[in-house]
Amino acid sequence: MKLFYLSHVSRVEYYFCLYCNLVKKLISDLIKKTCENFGVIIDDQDIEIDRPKSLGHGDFSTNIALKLSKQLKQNPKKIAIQFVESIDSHPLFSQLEIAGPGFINFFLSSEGHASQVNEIFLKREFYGHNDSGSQQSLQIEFVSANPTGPLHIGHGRGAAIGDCLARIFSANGWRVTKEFYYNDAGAQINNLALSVQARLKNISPKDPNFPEDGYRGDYIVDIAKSYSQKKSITTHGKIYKASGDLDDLQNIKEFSVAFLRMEQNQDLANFRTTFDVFTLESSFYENDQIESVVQNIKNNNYTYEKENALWLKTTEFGDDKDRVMQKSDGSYTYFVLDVVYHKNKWERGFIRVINEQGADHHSTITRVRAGLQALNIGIPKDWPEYVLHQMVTVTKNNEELKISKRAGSYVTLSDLITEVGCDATRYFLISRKAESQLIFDIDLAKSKSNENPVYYIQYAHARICAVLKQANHNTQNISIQDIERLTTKNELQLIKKIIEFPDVVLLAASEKSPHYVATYLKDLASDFHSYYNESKFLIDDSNLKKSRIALIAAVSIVIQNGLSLLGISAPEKM
RNA sequence: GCCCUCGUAGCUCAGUGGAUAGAGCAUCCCCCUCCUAAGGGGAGGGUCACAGGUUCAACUCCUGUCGAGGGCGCCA
Repeated sequence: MKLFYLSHVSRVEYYFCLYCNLVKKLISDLIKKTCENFGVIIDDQDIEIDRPKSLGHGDFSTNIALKLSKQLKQNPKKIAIQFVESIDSHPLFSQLEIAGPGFINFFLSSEGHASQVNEIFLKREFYGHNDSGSQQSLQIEFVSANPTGPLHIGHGRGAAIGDCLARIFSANGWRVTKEFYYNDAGAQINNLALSVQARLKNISPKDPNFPEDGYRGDYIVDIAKSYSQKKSITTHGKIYKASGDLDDLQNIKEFSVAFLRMEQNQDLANFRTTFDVFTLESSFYENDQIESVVQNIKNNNYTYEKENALWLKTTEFGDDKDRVMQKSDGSYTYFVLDVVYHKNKWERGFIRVINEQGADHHSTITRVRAGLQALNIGIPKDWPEYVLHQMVTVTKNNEELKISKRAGSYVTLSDLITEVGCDATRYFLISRKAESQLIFDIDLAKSKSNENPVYYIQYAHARICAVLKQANHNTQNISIQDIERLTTKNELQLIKKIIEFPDVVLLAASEKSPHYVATYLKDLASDFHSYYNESKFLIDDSNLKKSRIALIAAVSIVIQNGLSLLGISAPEKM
């Protein structure tokens, strides 16, 4: 592989910097050195290097002079002047500028721009990736829907966010395991079996004999039909055969769960979401695992007995009241299972665990962490981490659709994928930050699907592909001379934008927020469309043509990589 | 009552303590003899809920108030 690297940087250093931005490191070093000249020692963490929003403020900026002004008891502008004067001219920068209250703005030279853009051609599908995770183990658990009904739009939001996070953390050098946890034990599964049995016996949901807490959706009828037809279901490597026997509740239960798990997996696969590990709640009932966890906590003196029940002193770990672990009837409360499960995750060696859940699970966080702390086995206080997404409200004909599984009125993920499409649904569900409640307008998504921003991004990519095809290009790099020919505002803006991409990948991981990628791509597409309307590419001036083709070829790589982080396709034609 | 999240343009939403607060939709006006008009350019539209505080600097952090949603079980 041909390596492009900066003339004044060694190859070793280049590799070292694969995970961080070379120019940022350079600026950081320059600042540090200058600080030392002033007799100020500064930590790397305290050096902030930003990407200014506006083109007029350069490619990088630092607020160091503003931060030091108090300590040095000097006007920030004066400090900035001293900084700029003491930084030697460098081939990567064309100019340093002091702006506003005392920002120092760095403008890359043509050489600087060429080196940054060439990273794109060098790394191709890996451009933007970094190794900040050092290949450590990270697990992300998401969706984890109960096998009691089809997945709805809320699960879709969890699936989209979780899957995108997994892709983003992989790109940041983490070894990611995607996991799905099934609550396949407990009352809700019995309810499912009873509901299917009732349908098998032709008891309608309106009938008073229908189970009170039963599931009333039409999908129960489908399960009953398959069961009575004695069908077999193969899922997760096992075959589940329906006996057709109306009174064999155990068989009905197993078949129904298998049926729904298979259906959920199909929906998720259609949503381009797959999992590495499926864990069943029922597996923790084996081998006295629960008892042993409870005993450990008891031994650590974090429990007491009151009113015939065993309580965990969760208040010692920040809860507002203590919680029951073992009920007076001897059975365990639900969060104990969660503690057992998370102890299991810890023992599997995950340095980090991220649980992506609906915000209604908020209250479990304190209890699970408290239970893990009470085990006293060295688990960090803030482990596991959580990403909680707020509810999705669905509107149709300007009316809110209530999502109620029991009542059976329902917007399924499957419906959405069919009506809106996988790409658009994924984009819509991750384009807003998880903490925002969001409104999914079915009519808008269906009838005006062309107005969905995802098409705007994909269209930019398709347009580039069309030009590249006609140009019959084979762009492998961009030269300094190429860069020097790109002088319009739109061209400079595009260059600035594409070389920011690695920062966006880092940010999306550190904030656990895929929507940064979505927002970035929309902005990048916008910059491209402006450029496309302003400039022509298939032109007679072969040098200029080469420059422009190289630029948009780089843009297309960045769009592909960005969409790939979101699990969205980058079609070459639209 | 307690806990969590949110409150930014008519609507849906972005905005990493930083420079003139942005986008899409909606309204109005322009732009295809030309590489994909699913596009571009422009206009109008803002008390960043409100009040204090911290800071060189606050939409952003802290406190309080108001409003919206969710959660607070010996349910799972």
